[in-house]
Amino acid sequence: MNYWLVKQEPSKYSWEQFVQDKETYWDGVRNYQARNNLKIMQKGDHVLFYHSVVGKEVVGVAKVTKEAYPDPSTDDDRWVVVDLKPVVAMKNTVTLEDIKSHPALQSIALVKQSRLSVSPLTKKEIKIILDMGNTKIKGV
DNA sequence: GCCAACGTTGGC
DNA sequence: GCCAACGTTGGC
Repeated sequence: MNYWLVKQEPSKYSWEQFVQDKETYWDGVRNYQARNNLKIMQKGDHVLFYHSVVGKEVVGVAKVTKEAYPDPSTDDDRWVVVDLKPVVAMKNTVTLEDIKSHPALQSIALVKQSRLSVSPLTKKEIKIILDMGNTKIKGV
């Protein structure tokens, strides 16, 4: 079981929209490193949903419901998507500032590599973020 | 809105 | 294969 963090600008696709949709395929990834992360996601993996640019905070938790398959939004076969569905909204959102101020979260990609849109988290890291958000999910 | 950081492209 | 030029992302 792995843990991830995905980023999206709420003006493009917000958590609220995601919840309304009930399920979505995570398309538009055009970066090899992010793509490679998508490819190793497994069904049932938990994924934090982060709002970039506007808000700059972790807003909810999603779950992988379908592993990587070719991106239906392009003919280019280099790119893949996964299916995600919302699990729970964060009770308290966790801002970038909160994350940056926590000593154990200094090395996560969100901080060090702010442009990477799909990045891995360790169990310890996701636990800290969930704790800060006063949110609990099964198995973490 | 600016700009630094990063990835990609293309000329050589 | 190097590297300058360019485009994009995202924090500020």
